[in-house]
Amino acid sequence: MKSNFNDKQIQILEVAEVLFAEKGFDGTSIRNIAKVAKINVAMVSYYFGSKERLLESLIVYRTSDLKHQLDKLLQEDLEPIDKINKLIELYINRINSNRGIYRILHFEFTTKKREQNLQAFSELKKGNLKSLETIIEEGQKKGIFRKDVIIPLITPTILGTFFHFHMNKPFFENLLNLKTEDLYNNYIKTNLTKHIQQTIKALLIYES
Amino acid sequence: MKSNFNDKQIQILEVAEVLFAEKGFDGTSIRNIAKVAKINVAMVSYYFGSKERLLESLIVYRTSDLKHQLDKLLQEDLEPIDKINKLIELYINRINSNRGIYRILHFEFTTKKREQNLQAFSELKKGNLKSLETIIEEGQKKGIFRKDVIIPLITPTILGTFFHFHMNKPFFENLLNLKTEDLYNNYIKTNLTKHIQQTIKALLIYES
DNA sequence: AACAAATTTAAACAAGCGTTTAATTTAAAC
DNA sequence: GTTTAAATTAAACGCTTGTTTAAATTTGTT
Repeated sequence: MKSNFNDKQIQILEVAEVLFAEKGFDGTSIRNIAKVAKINVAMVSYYFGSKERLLESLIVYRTSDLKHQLDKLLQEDLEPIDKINKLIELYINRINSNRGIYRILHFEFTTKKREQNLQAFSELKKGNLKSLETIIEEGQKKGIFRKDVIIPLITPTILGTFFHFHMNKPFFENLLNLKTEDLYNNYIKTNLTKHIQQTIKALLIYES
Repeated sequence: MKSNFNDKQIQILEVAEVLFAEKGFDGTSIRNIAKVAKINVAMVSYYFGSKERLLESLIVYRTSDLKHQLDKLLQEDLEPIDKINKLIELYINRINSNRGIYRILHFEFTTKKREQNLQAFSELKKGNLKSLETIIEEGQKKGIFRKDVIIPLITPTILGTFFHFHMNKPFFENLLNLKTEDLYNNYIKTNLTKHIQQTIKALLIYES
């Protein structure tokens, strides 16, 4: 997939991503970005028009191919529960290796200030939900999954668990003795992912 | 419980809570707070010292009695699963009726900027985890709960699900046709709470 | 009523903000 | 090699920021 941004823009976007994620949109100044990216302050306005439009560009830049990955997964020849597990893995993996942008999305697009820019993001979420629905309904038809689950609330459980864990990173680093970044990442890739898969599986299959 | 803040301070704190939650800490100015609270800009410095210390005071003001509520729950004479359900209900209820401060905690205390102020908040979280552990271990001893769950990851699932739902409020309002604030709140109190309880119960009891 | 302390005010402070301007350098086109 | 366009720069713009100051007002105490 070809990007619509040139090298300089990408350079700016990637610095902005790091800083927005670290200190928030309002907590980051254009001069701040310029200094780290080693460019002139005017370049942001020159290339993106404004700070606000820089944020919009950043989101487009980072979220454009998730849908494609999900579609591919849907067409694989797997049992529903394995698809669910793969979907969870895909989500966690993807978000974990793009922590910056997802933290930004999580933060900035839930404040009242930025409700209008929500359109494209909302479409993305609707598409993701549709994919999940397809998988679960398949499992329900096969009689594997129970039918009294509220499907739209499953995404919050998957993503929310990850986010809440990650948002409290210092707390869990301390609690679980994850002293290095590698240990932390590995815990996510193994234990946290497994916990989420275990949770969703139990929810979908357990008969009370 | 007697508060350490006088009327004027409380007036400022409650305005700050609303604005911080709406627009973030960095997105809210002292003049902004002063205008809404109908006080002079200097009063914030006068009563709290600085904007940063205003935030700290706000957290103390709002989180001081959660521990007490949890302790009370622990001592009730209930089956472990009922305690878990009540704990979930307590969490959701409490956070939902103090959305402001929890959104602020969620936002502001996960950025690198404010890692140092984390102490008191971290203690609160550790206490909460301890309470949850006590309940679950009780259920495990009784042979009701399975033993291969990762207890510290259960809180992220409970709170993360709620937060992710709430952070995407506009999306779910639209998706689930929750046109009024009442409908939205009612959905949380019934469906979302039930979903979380169902999820945790399945996780704790289901044998694969 | 008189004094002292606490509260509230308007004004000022320096610093930082996002953005624009106009001049200069670099690159591309012919 | 000259011309035209794009990219980059330093400086300035007007505005907002958090905080301090010093004077004015209110409140409490004797």
